[in-house]
Amino acid sequence: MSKNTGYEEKLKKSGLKSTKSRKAILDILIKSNQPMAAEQIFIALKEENIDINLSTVYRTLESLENIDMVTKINIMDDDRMLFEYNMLGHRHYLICIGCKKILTIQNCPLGSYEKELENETNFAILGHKLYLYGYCSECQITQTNNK
Amino acid sequence: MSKNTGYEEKLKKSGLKSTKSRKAILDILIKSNQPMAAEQIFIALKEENIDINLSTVYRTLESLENIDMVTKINIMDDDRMLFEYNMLGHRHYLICIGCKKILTIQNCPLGSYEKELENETNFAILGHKLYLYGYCSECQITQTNNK
DNA sequence: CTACATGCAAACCGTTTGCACCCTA
DNA sequence: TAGGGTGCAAACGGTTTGCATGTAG
Repeated sequence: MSKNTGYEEKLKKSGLKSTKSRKAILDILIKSNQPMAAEQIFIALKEENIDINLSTVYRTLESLENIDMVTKINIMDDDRMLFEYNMLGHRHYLICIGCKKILTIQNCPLGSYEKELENETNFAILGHKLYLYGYCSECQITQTNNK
Repeated sequence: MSKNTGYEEKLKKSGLKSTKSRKAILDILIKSNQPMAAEQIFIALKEENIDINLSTVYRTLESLENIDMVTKINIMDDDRMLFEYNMLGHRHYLICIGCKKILTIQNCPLGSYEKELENETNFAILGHKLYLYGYCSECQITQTNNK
């Protein structure tokens, strides 16, 4: 008897059945408030004693991506995809190179720039991704100590 | 007797031997002026009748990445890494969703924004990645025709 | 009751690695 | 000629898929 957070509706509206797996995975993603790898989600589920097969996690994430409830990204330029709950559609990331923490940034500095670029290039620009990299305050300290 | 484009020097300076493979791969990357997947490079080499093993391509790209002559990125959020010749250090991309063409953008609209964000977040920001997505002029036409 | 969802195991595919041979410096 | 570079084939790891079974609507 989990509290209805509203996404069951959205699932149904999109023609997806509202199953235990889907609700559990959405819960994890929303709670974490961070992009997560499929396996991280899998582990987080296990920690709550929810047993869902890894391939089901992948399939679920794919379904949720298809109905725009989840977005798949590759932030670190490695071979692991990350998945995040698609709350607001538009967001940017500030990533700590040290501890890998990911901050979400809501305000977007690129409003007028897209227009400019459209004129220059004749592209019809639909969106963009912006990732910023650096060291968070804690990791700046650690870094200093190690040197 | 290939013309010396100057990168042989840089190889040596970095302690890497100047081999046929490394020169050929750098040539391809520079010529293409686009981020390329390892296999694309492999194919491009083959088309010039240069036979280099795929794993050598990967190893070469890794070596070149280590000395900052090449950068590895994931633009399309898929499972293929792309590699590009690291000409200027700082650049952004405008990617056509239709034909997958990638334009490189030199000027960066994020100068002051990073400072702002540093103050807000206490991060020490080292850099960022900006990818813009849309349809190029040709693909806008195609799209219209297909609808 | 039926179509969609899931578990399981095997396949897949881009990438990496161990080892023997090759070639640059 | 020594030590890094390369080819080859096998391993690796994240992700996908085929098939039989389970379950939401």
